[in-house]
Amino acid sequence: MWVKEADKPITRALRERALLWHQEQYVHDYPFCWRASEDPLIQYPRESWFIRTTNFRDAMLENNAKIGWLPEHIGPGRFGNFLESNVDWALSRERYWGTPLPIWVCQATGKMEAIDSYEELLTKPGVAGTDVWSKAKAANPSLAEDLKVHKPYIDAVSYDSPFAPGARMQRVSEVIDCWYDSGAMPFAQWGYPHKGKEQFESQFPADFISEAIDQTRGWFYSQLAISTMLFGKSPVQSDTSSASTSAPGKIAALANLPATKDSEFSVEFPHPFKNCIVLGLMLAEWYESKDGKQRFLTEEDARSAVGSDFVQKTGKMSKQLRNYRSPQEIFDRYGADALRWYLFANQAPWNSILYSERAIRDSIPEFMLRLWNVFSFFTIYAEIDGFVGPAELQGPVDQLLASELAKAKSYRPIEERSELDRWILSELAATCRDVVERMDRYDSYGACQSLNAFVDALSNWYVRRSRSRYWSSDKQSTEKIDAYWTLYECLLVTTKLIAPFTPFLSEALWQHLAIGLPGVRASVHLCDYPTGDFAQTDHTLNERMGLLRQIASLGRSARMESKLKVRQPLSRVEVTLVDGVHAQWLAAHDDIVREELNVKEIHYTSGSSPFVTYSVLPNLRKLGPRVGPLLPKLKSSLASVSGARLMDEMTRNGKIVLDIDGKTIELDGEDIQVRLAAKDGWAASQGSACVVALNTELTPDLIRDGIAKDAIRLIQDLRKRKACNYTDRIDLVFLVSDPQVEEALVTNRDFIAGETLAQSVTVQLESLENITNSTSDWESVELADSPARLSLQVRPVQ
RNA sequence: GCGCCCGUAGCUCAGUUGGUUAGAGCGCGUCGCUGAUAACGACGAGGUCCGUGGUUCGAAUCCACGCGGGCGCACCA
Repeated sequence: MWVKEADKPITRALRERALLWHQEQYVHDYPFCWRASEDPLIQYPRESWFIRTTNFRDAMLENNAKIGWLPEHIGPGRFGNFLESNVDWALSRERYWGTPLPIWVCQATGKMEAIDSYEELLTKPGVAGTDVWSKAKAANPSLAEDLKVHKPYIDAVSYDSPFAPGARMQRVSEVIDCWYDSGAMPFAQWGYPHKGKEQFESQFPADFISEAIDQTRGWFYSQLAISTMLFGKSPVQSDTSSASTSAPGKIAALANLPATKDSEFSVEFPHPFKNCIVLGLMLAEWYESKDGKQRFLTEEDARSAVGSDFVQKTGKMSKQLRNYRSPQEIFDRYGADALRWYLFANQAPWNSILYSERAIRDSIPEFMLRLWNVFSFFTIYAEIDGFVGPAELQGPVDQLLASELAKAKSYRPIEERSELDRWILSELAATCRDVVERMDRYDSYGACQSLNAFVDALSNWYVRRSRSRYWSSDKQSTEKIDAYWTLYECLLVTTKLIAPFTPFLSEALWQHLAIGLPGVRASVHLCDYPTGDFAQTDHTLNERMGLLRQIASLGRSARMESKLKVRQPLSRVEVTLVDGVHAQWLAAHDDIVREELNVKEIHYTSGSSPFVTYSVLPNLRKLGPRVGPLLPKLKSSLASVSGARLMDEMTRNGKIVLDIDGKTIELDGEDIQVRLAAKDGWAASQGSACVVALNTELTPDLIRDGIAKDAIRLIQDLRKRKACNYTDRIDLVFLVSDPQVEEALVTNRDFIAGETLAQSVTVQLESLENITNSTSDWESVELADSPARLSLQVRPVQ
């Protein structure tokens, strides 16, 4: 009778014998066959071979304590707990495929022998049965030689028993748990100890391994267990050491051999890996109709099939449900790098991560596409200007280090280049150091954040602020050549930096930037990893440029709030700094901010200013330990006095004296923090380091300049729509009805022509009717809210 | 049942030894830029940091309990 059908007869029998005390249904988890999921499994005891790992528990714990686990809690936590409650390793499997257990049993006495190798087996007296293999091999010569130690051939090999005359030794039927094979990887990969001794000893233990958390009891344990048993300290002596040849229970003392038996090689803990990065599990994201009957991989598919009648689901990936997109499709559609970057750059690796098509796709623009855009900007203008970079060099190159590039004739030392160039190279060097440092700590997530911040700085500040240099007409100007060399070097080093993260993008960039040069390394993956030794990190410059970026950002925010578009020039910006230490430098570099914010003038102050209010706050981190419970009162006491007065007191006396509950408390400069806030009524924005206030008054001059800028934008837009080449020269004719517009265009004629590569700019004043009713195919545009017409003719190339 | 981990914006996630106004990307909204352009930028809305209690001058962060989820608990790789 099938076991599952026995429940009823058993119950009945118990009841008949009056032994049934209580009967109920109890819902619980139950194992089912992982292949035929309808088949319930039953468990019952079988005889089995074990390794007495419990003898090594303390050694394994000691070894474990030396391993660098990421995240740290795995070591003492999940893995440590597992080791503490270690039970003997059930080694044997009753299967066909697997490494045969090398134990031969005497058919008469049941005594056993472990055989070291196939060679040893062949030396045994009266060995027989090897012909099964040789016949099979003769019949099928393509059989791999290794198979001779496997089933069924090995099972045919027997020999004379040393325990009983006339008896034969026959192999046991079991194979070894394949986790044993996995755990033997550090040794078996070199064939150690039979061969590969040198390779093994030079590479053992591994710096790090990585797998997901489900391997705690798998690969992580099997490696640690086997390695500790081989190279660990001597085990606790087992009280059953004589059990090695007793058949009942089959508790073989495979592990009772002295730990260093055949090995003169010994190592300190930890081994066989020094660090282990434990990854989270990958979860699926899919969409289901509300009745649960239909499944979709994208929101779009779900919507087009069932309207809004669906729900988003996340959970385990399942082959049966097929609730994930095939990796091959992801590779084909978005590239393997998109998936890699998504996995690296989106969270700490030990968290579980959603394998989400949408999330993978969305991770592309911020980093990879932005970097590619910078590269494409570089190539467009380098080609126009004929910048060849390292192709200038005479003779072969190697991996294009700064020291090699420096030999090019037009390459100038970094110190001689502009501040912006020195800044981005300083940021690049800092990024190299940061990435290396983070990778040394196995912090790939932090490394990616660092890379992302650099590419952002490169794209949204360096290239943006350098554009005029690339566009200038003097192809050989030092500034322009410097700009190309700087950007080239940034791209080159970034290419090397991203190689481990996005290897295909990296290689594609390398092929464009470097390949073709004589002697150059054929792949970026053959280059050394950048350490940032080509430049100093200038922390002061980085800080100052950061401040400049913040001022620009606050200025844009203030414009936004006052609804003043950046194209409308303004006369003046007031910047009030919390700390005046960089004021002079900022003032000397205000051309960048003037252009960025489109203002004529910038004024920096760090003292009192009509645009801001000050507040003085306690430095909690410093004062907390000192004043403790008085802190709340100190806080409100500071808040009740005007910030300006407190600051005066601080400048006059170098300290602020407060009376709290009859106690006198002195605060020095370190004990307080000054905060600025923009006063109401100004077009101003506040940040952590400064307040930026705009003068919003528009003079006729400013309005005219604004109109000219509008006109330039319209022309550039038209150039693009007419598919002009970047270098095409054009002729322009404006028909306008508003005299103010006419004046603005005429006054700024040279400016407009220069910005748009126009050879001529003609402006005609017409009646409004003529403009509105004109049947010409000229472009209809609007300038200063008044209709106008624009004609753009491309000049033939001469 | 036992153990470990997680719970922060609509979504996916950061958040250093407890410290002042909790951040990013995406999505959404508004606007800008326009010689990188089927690209890019800025700004904004949106948060009882799962809950309750505790420690502390101060808790997203530390402790306890609870709730929800994930994983493991030895022959499934």
